[in-house]
Amino acid sequence: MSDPSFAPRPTLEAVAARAGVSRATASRVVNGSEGVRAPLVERVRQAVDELGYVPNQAARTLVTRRNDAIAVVVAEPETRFFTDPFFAQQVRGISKELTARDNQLVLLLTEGTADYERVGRYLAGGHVDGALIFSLHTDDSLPTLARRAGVPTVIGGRPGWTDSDSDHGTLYVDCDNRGGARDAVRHLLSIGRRTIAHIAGPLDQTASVDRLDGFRDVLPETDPALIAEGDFTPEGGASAMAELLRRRPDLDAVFAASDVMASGALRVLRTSGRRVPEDVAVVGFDDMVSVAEWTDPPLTTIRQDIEEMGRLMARLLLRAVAPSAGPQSVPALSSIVTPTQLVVRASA
Amino acid sequence: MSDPSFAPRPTLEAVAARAGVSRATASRVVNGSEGVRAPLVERVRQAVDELGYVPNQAARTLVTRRNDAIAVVVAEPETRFFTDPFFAQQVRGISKELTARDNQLVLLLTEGTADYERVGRYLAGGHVDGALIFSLHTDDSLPTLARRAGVPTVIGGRPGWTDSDSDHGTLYVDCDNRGGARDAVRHLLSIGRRTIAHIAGPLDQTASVDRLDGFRDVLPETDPALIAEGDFTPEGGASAMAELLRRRPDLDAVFAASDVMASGALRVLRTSGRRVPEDVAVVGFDDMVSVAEWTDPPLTTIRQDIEEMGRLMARLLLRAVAPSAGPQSVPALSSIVTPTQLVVRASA
DNA sequence: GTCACGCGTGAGAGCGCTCTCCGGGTCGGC
DNA sequence: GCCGACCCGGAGAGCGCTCTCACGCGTGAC
Repeated sequence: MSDPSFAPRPTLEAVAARAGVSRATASRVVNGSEGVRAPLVERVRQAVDELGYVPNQAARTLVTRRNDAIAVVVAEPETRFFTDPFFAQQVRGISKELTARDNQLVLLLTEGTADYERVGRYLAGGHVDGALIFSLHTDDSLPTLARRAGVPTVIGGRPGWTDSDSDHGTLYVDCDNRGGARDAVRHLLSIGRRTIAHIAGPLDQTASVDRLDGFRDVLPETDPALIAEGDFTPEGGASAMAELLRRRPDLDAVFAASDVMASGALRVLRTSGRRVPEDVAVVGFDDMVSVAEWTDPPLTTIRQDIEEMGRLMARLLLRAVAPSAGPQSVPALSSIVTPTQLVVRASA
Repeated sequence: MSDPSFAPRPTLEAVAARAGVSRATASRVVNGSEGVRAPLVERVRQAVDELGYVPNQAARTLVTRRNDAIAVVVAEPETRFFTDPFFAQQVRGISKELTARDNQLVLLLTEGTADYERVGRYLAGGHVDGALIFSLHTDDSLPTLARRAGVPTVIGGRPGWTDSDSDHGTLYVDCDNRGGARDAVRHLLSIGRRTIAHIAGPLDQTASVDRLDGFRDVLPETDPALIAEGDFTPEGGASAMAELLRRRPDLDAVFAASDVMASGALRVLRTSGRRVPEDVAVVGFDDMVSVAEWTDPPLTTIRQDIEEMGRLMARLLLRAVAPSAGPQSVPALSSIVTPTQLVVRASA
């Protein structure tokens, strides 16, 4: 393969020579630091353009110890996770934010805990300045692993450990699952429903627990028979719905902990001859466009701004990574909980 | 934040000192090269373990000019793209393959062509050894850009340019869209359908064109009124279906160029009072689990092994990147077209 | 016993960049 | 008009690693 780009990439040295300045000055211009007189700046700029100079990141990292790269670690105990548009949207937000700050996104996918060791080594290896972690389960060791690697970390979703542990310095970004769930249930009450069931997500995930807690906040005395656990899949939602109908055929509303599960529930309701929303009102959670708007009928749901959450995660991490600007005045970064919003469509 | 990991990471020098050998020998052991006597190997290994030594990738890259990192570039003119599980699955395959070969995955998302310049700079900057490109549209400039940057590239999906250009050395991996489409239509014929319509994807994408070509291979004389263009969304499939029913209410089968569009078509068929498959048989394309299996009725479709395609892309690229092992005997890498498979469910 | 050969190891030169010093120039103050 | 302060720009020392090259020792052949 006769490589047309055989011309070795120009170095700072070459730029400096062409501009008639020293390497140091060229470096100053390239990095935009103050204290170089305008005419020189101009000459260096021109040399950079003419030569098509691009700084060698490896050399730079070697001396600055900064990578301008962030790892996004995805725990994927279940295959489903990465296929989930939820995650995709969040990554999009992260990517936008990182790009805006000239950081790269290194994606680390794990396939079961066997990969954790590899990820740990990678993080400890100082290849990245920080890590954004997505781990679904409360008992996941990934966050611990990152902390041990000494890498600043932000977690997507509230981690499972109790608040007293939070001064580990591990931050997270999550939406207000509990408040959203309360809104969903209150909406059902407001349209006159009285026998409200809940299809929960897997209860080893904090999001599921929080949504269930929100449900119970409003309906503390609910018959346990009105609560069934799904697994965030359509089929899980379907079988949970079937189970609920068996236990309480008189129910007149369902709050599902995700749109995807709600879509499964809708199918079962239709099959069982119930009309939605006339006989049974349904509220979902997530407002996943590809799901909520295209169910039949379109789903009333709780919206969370997933992309924004991603952006916030990145922003928070970059701030944690940044060399503490103020002299000792670390403004004590804290975790973020974003608001949710009720979106009323036809199903409730 | 009193950083507990204040201990500076050990260097090769430290390992060498502890093992009582030279830096060179330590390096040889770490990189697994031959010609170091067993006892020394053992001593170095132990020193590595005790010190928790992890090689500094930046320093290594600086001298070897290899990054052990691959960029995955996603052109995202439409928001839909990244949300598409199709892409997610492919990335999973890529990730697995890269991980297996100790390469990192750097994700580059572009938001409109404005970002192309940035991506070009990045690729030209030698931060990665190669690039995997996903660009939907035939006229997309991303592949050209990568070629100009002098970075080995593999494209996901057949690129739009004609075959005579292909000796640019730009490789691609695609599934046999045309053959799959032929299978779909032949299946419809085999179950006795005679008036077969096609919902095509956007015809500025090669996948759509190829599937349409496959359709025409089997039914060269089809009434143009039996072909409508969708946009790979459920709503696009729905309106195409509505249009087809208006033009040819007598149709008895539809081959949709994607499962997602087929799902939209199913809804319209139901609304219009047609039974599936009794009145109208429907075949999709992709076999996207979350869609095809959960439509009502479940969709007969053409399966493509998306994850495998991702894996193949990565493998092909790594081979292209590898220092040509054989003496001049470059085995002329070539693009790959993977087979498809008919999956019969209830809809046809 | 001597010489040639070869394998295994060490010394050292960078890879391209940043950043700390310093030196030299310029300007203001008295 | 001279001295000191200030500021801009250059020289040079590494960052941690790989890899070439040269050297030393052990082995086998004559």
